[in-house]
Amino acid sequence: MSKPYYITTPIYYPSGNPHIGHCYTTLACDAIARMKRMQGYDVMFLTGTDEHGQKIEKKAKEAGVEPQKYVDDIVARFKVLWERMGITYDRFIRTTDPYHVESVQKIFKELYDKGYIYKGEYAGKYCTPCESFWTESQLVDGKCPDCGREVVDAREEAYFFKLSEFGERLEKLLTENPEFLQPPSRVNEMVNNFIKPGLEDLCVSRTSFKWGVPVDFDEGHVVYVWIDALSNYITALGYKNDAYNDFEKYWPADIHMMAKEIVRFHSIIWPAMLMALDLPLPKKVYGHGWITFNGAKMGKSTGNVIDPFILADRYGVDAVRYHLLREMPFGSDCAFSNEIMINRINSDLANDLGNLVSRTVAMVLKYFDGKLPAGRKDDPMDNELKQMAGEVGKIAETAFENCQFSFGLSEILKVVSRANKYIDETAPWVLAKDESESGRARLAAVLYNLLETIRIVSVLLYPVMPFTMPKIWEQIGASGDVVKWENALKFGALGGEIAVKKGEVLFPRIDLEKEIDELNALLAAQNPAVEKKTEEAKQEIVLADEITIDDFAKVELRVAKVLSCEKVPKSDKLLCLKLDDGMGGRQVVSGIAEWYSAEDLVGKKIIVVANLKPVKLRGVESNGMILAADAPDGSAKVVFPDQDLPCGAKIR
RNA sequence: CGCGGAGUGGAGCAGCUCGGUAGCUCGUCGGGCUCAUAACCCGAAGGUCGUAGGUUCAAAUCCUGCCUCCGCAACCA
Repeated sequence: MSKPYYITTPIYYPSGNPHIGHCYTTLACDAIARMKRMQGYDVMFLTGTDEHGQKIEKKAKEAGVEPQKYVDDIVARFKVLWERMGITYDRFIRTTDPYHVESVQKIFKELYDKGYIYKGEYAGKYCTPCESFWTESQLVDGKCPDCGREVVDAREEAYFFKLSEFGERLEKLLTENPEFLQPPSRVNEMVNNFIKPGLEDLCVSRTSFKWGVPVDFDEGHVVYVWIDALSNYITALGYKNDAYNDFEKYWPADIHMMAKEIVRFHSIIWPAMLMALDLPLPKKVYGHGWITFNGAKMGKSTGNVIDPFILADRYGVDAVRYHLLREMPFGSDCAFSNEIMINRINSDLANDLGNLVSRTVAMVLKYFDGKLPAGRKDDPMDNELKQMAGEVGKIAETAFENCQFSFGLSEILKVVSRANKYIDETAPWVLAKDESESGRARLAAVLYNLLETIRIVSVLLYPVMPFTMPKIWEQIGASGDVVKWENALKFGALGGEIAVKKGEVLFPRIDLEKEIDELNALLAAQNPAVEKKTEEAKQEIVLADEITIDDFAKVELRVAKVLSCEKVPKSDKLLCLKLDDGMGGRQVVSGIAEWYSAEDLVGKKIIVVANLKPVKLRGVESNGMILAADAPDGSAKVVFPDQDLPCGAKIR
């Protein structure tokens, strides 16, 4: 009976196409899953999609299709990407799968029956046209983030999960089990920011949208994201359903892998849910960093997505897999650019690894006609290489197990470098001139040590580069047991006579300048598409509801002159303006400090909404609002009227 | 004083827990080799380790103040 190993990615939200960030998480899991399988574990690698919620409902409506159809299409794209990236997931869960829905209902009911879920009232901001509730912090400009219209205070009946009861136990879990949440720096973040200030009960149902798992004992309610999404890790194993039957076998999970922004849900809400259900907790939650691009988080919202398909087509799947895992340091963010990636591929994979294989195989072919004999003569100068190659397996194994891919891969590449150096030290082309038996045996030993080193590193690299490593094995005549993981932990497994074969170039060198030019051309070719997108966006602009002239008359717009202007203390975006409004002056606070300074504005005339209800912003009173327009770059441009207009002039 | 991270040769980073010769990758320059994917190997130049103090025989490393940058939170009436 082999030991079980359960590893999960988060379930992704299919509101848009998968991007390279999704790839990273999933690749990391795939590498671990592949290694664990090689080690003989019975691996369950789960991934999937979180398909419910208001946002999907809305996107589907915009696209004019049923939500199910909408998510089906995107889920298909996720699956194509995983296929392309060589992801070997064992199970793919969709929260719309009937068995999952059934389980979620049962879990919800159980928590309710146990008293962990109770009915209460949810108070928030409500956008009537969108039929959506928003929290204060979700609002954009105090308005609905989706449609930009006004929101009103509203309440709705909702179910709550008693998260507040678990604070103490969660704090203990996080602080007393350093292994649970990795990397450790996240522990302080969670404890200081969320647990210590006190956990609030969590709203776990909604009545404002329909696209979700219905609460089966209270019509009109659907289960809100937390219980629906997080429970996938157990429903996918058959918890409270009959679709699968391996909950006992695989739970608790060995590791939940994810990007850092959702660590909070997995290290607080999810354990609390499991505690409430009396289930064992996962062994490890790992929050990796982000792939950043020009300092911004990689993602669809920033528009700087690097298409994983294009990368895979241009550089090869294995190169992309290697680069992502090599470049992301343990627990930190990593910067992505095509240049960094190409340099990495060239130096590590083409120059060091690929070339090592190429030159070694070439020498066996040239000096031994492709068949390396068993008779070999060792020399003390071989020891360092042999020792490094013999020890790297354990180092890499430990590193990968702890998600330190970058470290593990760099250790493996050190051995590759050492092997290249070894070729220089031993100079086989000099040894080849010695035709004596001992000379031949010495040359054979040198080439054997190289082949053996290549065998070890290629086995260790297999979980990361599963397509290319078998090609190496074919070239160096390794197959069967010698490419098993356990045999990568020791030097000398390759036996007897070894037959090598010249193969294709494993990692072609990329001409950096040429490649960058081509990428630019590619981007230029995509530009029309980008323009088209902005056009589409223009069509998507939703105008606010029609108003009458009377409504407009309610808004009192006046010309005013900026007398003075200073930044509101402790704020990033707020400017406090003193205005001459022709009515005795007033003070207005405006969120334009990022784009305007005092000298840009003092003395200028602007337009102010004069009859807006006063509010305090950052403790400073604001009587009105300056008119400004959104620029395409995201900044705001103040509207300047004709400078000859007198202060106080009414605009109509 | 909202929470947290970071400031180390041209670039990107390690080292800091547990003080004692400042290290790696890329780039630059010089040399070597010819088995190899214009690759590989060796050497050199280049750093007052953000800043000002303190502790110590000794500080990149420990302590204090300050500056700068980046996330998150707040903030765009």
